[in-house]
Amino acid sequence: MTDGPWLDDDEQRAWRRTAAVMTLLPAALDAQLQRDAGLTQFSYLTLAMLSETPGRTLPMSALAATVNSSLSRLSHVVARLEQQGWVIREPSPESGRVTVARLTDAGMEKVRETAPGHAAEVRRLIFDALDCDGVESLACVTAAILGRLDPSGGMRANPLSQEAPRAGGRPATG
Amino acid sequence: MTDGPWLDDDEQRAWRRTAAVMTLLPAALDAQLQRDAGLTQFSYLTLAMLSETPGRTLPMSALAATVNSSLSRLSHVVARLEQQGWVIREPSPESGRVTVARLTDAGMEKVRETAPGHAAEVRRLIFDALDCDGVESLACVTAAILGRLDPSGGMRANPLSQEAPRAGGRPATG
DNA sequence: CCACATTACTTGATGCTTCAACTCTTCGCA
DNA sequence: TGCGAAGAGTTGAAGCATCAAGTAATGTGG
Repeated sequence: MTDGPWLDDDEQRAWRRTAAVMTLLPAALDAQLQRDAGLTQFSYLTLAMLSETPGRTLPMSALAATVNSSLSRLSHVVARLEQQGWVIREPSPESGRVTVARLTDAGMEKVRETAPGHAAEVRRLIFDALDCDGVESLACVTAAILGRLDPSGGMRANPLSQEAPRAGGRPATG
Repeated sequence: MTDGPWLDDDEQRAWRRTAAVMTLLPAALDAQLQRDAGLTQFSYLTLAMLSETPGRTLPMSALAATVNSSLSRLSHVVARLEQQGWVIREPSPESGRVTVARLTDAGMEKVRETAPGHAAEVRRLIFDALDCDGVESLACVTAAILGRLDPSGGMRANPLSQEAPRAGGRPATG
């Protein structure tokens, strides 16, 4: 059943649906964020991850790992966010080759404005379509695939093991 | 439990993993196709869908629906595929405003060359990480989400209902 | 203590995607 | 029949992602 390169019928069906979701879901979420906040999913995630970090500050490479991106991509995006006044970059006092990105007050405000609408859309498109078992299945399936995509776990916003409870305050749902 | 815009902890965890998969999985599949065949996932899918159509021919708008894309995106991509000699466009004899895309023999050969490696990568990254229940969960979860993303079902490579058995020959795993 | 590799990050070019605007054809209907 | 609306597709510009190459700082072996 799992011995060749080919997929059996069940797998084929599951894969095509997965491919369709991979196409349509990011597009739908981007559309909501673009319309309501003028942000891409990626730039929102970048702001959201900073907003949840104590001190609202992270080195570029740590931030890149958190949002699953290359440093190059992040650098371009942070440059745009910086122009909007939502983030500033400054050299780290601790190491001369590190640049830290800091979320400004305006950036924090932007996240606060944007988070509820985005969370509602995630809920509408994903969780409202699933019952409780579905949530577990989704977590389980994605965890398994994530293990294949990034075995080292270095580049991954969230570990596969249980997470520590988040510190007080609502997370930004990035 | 599902009464506000916010996500509870289980949902938050499930969503962040989903987001990570949505980021990393297309990138991984694109990387394999780019390396081994010089194709994007989308251009491969376009060729693959044509290869499974009787006559290897589809109107642009039907093809767009099949690969879940806008007509504009498809038009640009088919223009590139046409330059490579894998597809040709011709006016439909049936209606003056329809253009049909036809997979050439070279295009068919390209699909045949490319399909096994791509299928193997899909298997490696997804199905080898899942047991049989996982395949069902994946199909079920993605079907539910797909229902939200595209309730009309117009733009969707595969219906949510059972599929008819495919005609003879291996599908191209697009 | 000096060369060399490595780490951290930026930049510019290239290519793909999206968006808006456009053409051309067909349909509806008076 | 003829005019407006809707459908099918293309095109060009703008934005975002990726890739390769670059700079600058910091470790590391001799």
